[in-house]
Amino acid sequence: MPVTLKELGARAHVHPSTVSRVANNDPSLRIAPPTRQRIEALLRETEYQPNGVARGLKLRQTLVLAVVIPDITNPFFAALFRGVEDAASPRGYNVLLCNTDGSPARQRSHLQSLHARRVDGVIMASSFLKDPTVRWLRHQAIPYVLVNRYSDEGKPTVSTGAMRRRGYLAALADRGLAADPRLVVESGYTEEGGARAAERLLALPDRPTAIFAVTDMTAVGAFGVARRMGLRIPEDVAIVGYNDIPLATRMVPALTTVHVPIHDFGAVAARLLLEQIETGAPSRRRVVFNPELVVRGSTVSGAGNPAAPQLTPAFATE
Amino acid sequence: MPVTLKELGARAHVHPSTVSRVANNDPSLRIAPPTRQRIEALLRETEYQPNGVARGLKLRQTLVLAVVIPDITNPFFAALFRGVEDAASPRGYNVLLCNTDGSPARQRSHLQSLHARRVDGVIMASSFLKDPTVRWLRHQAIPYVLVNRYSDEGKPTVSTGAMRRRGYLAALADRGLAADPRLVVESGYTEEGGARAAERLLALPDRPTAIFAVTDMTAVGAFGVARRMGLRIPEDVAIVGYNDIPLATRMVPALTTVHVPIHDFGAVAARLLLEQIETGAPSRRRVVFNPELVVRGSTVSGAGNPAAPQLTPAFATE
DNA sequence: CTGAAAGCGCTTACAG
DNA sequence: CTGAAAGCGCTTACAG
Repeated sequence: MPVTLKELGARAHVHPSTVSRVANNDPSLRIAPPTRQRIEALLRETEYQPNGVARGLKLRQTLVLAVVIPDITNPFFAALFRGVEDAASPRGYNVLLCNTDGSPARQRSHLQSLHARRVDGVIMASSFLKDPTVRWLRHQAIPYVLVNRYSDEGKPTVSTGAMRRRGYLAALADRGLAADPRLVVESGYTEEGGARAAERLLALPDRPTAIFAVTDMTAVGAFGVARRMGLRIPEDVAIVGYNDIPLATRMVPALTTVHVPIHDFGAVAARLLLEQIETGAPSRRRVVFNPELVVRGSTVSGAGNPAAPQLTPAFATE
Repeated sequence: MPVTLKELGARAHVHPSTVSRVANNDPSLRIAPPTRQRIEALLRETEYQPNGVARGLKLRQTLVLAVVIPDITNPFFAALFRGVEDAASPRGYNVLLCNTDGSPARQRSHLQSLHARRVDGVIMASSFLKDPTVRWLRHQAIPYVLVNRYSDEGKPTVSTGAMRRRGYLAALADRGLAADPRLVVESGYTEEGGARAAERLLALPDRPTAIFAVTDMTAVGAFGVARRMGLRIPEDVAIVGYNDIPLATRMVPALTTVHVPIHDFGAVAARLLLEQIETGAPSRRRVVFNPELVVRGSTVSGAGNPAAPQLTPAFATE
């Protein structure tokens, strides 16, 4: 049983509130120096730590943040989480991790539970288009930040997959190439999804010679299929991913991909969230990082293994 | 501001405690059916959720667990965490994640903070030999479970690295081979550490033809060094890892390694912890999984890519 | 100035 | 039987 203020007050022959004031260094407290010293010694001796639950109830502040993601087993989200923790932990926050596996039901139930616990804020990297839970967060006035995608109600909604598809189509148009709808296949964001999609693409009568996968994990799935079919990468089929997860440079050949500073995604998200929490005002602030293409062996035979570029964030306020 | 019992009591013209009893389905509560219905309707209508912080203070139970690991970015710990969450979440617990990067200072400060928050229990996968924080956990009577290593005070202490070294030496002895101390190099458990250790080993005048790395991540580091030196795997140097992380099968050649059911490590640890929490008694229970060697291309040229075996746990009580 | 009281939101033993 | 009270451990506005 950890020691309480009441107990400490009794031992020091002062009122518990006085102990609290000494522990919290209340500047308005005037107290005889010997008494203060006696209390301080007691605090040190007992290694007094205020009960965070009681403190949370009184102060309406738990110093707990939550990160909601599809799956921590995906290296992208692991790096993202580290970014969040590295930014939040020095400021006294602990971070809850919730995996949804992309299930709206699990996401919903996690969010309910986080709300019941009165977490100070939520970072969501699992929101989908027109996500009702995002509306719910706003309605409950729970501070939140969306990472790596966004969800908007009024305007036409956009998210990562849709934007990357648009980029692909724009690039084709730039070169004056026609878009062939059979060449665009839904994959989801997992290795398995990437494998299924690649199977369909590589079975087409007029086999494509290059695949742009929506994420690196999707590209990993495509890699496996190409290899099992005996296709050489990049000679028979070139593959490009997105995110530049650590695995990208360890593949053989190394994966050409679009570098994004994943750790910074998390750290910046945490900072935006803490800003909201501290000011008490929700922000419509948006941070966009300029992505950068990193060319490696999966598209150019004999290409080296270039390291990731350093990117600087571009802040935007809606 | 979420609705409170006091407010609900006022609206239903009953005492707040009566609302609490209805919400918690208190069997000892006798109440006029129409009143009960009125209260139940109100509960549904307002989507009442008891304030978890207040509940935690009263009940001395936060329904929060913590997982303390070196680094979630290491796939081993990501899989372990999923095991914990998958076992704990259906029972109403949320899980805090703390990364220590192997720093005793960070571990200590995380643990202090977890204690202040009154988490119900801690799962530690970052403890080292004779770890003072383990003694501290016991002293504070905080329920805990150590994963993938253990730390013991009375008896000679043992942990993963030391045990694997012993296994290596025992295997040499079995074959009547002499142990050469220059062939045993400290690497730590990271890719970088593995790379440094492999550099030393592969620079020896009488270059070893096989490396047993203490973990898969260490093996990944050795892989990179061997490749940069132009050595063929397994022809010039064979490499074996430990853990069978997902990355193992994606390497080229695939990594020969020792399979352990990482997800189950986490799930079983969570169950042991919940058992302690519910019974209120610390347990000295120990669960050992039998590891199994999975031979892949990094040791046998042309070996297939065999899947992981199914393992069953062996329970042991000290 | 400083000690005692109120109150955060809950649960449950207890008096009427 | 059921309503009102106590108390979990804290912080801070307020009376003396």
